[in-house]
Amino acid sequence: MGRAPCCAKEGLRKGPWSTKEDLLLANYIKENGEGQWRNLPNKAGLLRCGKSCRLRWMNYLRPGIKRGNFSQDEEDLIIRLHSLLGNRWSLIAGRLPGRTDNEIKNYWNTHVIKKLKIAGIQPKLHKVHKVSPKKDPKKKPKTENPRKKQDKMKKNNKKKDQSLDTPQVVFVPKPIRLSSELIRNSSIENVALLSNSSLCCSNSLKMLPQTCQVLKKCTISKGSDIHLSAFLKSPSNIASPSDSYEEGDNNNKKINVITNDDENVEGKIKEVSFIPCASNLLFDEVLLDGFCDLSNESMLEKVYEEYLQLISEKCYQDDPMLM
DNA sequence: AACCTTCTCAACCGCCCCAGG
DNA sequence: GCCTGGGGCGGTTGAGAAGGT
Repeated sequence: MGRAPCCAKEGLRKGPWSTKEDLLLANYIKENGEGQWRNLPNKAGLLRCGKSCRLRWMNYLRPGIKRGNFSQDEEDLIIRLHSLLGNRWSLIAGRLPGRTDNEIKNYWNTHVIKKLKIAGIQPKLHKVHKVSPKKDPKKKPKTENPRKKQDKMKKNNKKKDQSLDTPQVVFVPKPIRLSSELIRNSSIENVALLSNSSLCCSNSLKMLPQTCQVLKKCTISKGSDIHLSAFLKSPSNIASPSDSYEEGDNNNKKINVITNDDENVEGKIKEVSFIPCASNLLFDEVLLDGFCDLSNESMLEKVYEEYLQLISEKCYQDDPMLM
């Protein structure tokens, strides 16, 4: 036998909540506080499962819930955090005041994934957590006590992590924050390399145009999520990269860009050869919209640093392969 | 106006983690 | 060490809305 359901399901209402139910729930929690979800429906006079009550409260009724469209900053942060944390929606939600994990998950699945697909980025790469194989709901659970199974798993956790039997090898992009100093001291080649495969870095590159001191020639390897315009766009006079785009062979395309003059342009790009990738669109949107200076966004910066530290401590220290 | 398709998102479901007995 | 209950999480679903024909 599996676990007993969290509550007796007979006679319980399902589906959308009525305003009356919302009111009952909100009033009850206002008076008695959160918790004890299992007993809550009875006490509050609701014909709902405790879990359902909890969900309704957490995702909808709780004070401070922000509703409506996500701002650009929020989307930005979601993308960056997702590239670090994968589908850990609750963790991501924890960094977005007023947003719920459910909302973020929905937003990701409906909006962001679409963008990623258009940009030619495989969203699967962003998965961080281990995904258990989908179970056929029609199949009965194995006779083995799930708890025992769970305990076994706990015991074998260390082994499992290293085992080839682990169902899904997870790719975690190494989080790299491109400081303006790093950029100043980097060639584009390095920047491209560092940014490869990690969406979160695209946002860091917003700083590039303002601190741009690039080499005259560089190579961006295939698959790197770099749009050339990200480098070439500058606050002032610079030739449009698309204007001077030249078709090369299938693997290499060349672009020659001459800056109009030196005024307000710290670096010049004379020639750039690169292997184009399909993932330009998102970067266009992210990068060409204003080139905001992230150094002013202390909050985002702080959050990001925090996660870098977290990730480096938890994920990478034991796994040199991910370094 | 009617029908069909696609999209959105609230809600559900099953699984997992953890604390406590 | 085992078991249980409470709570939390992420994947998925499906009703309603929106858009297209």
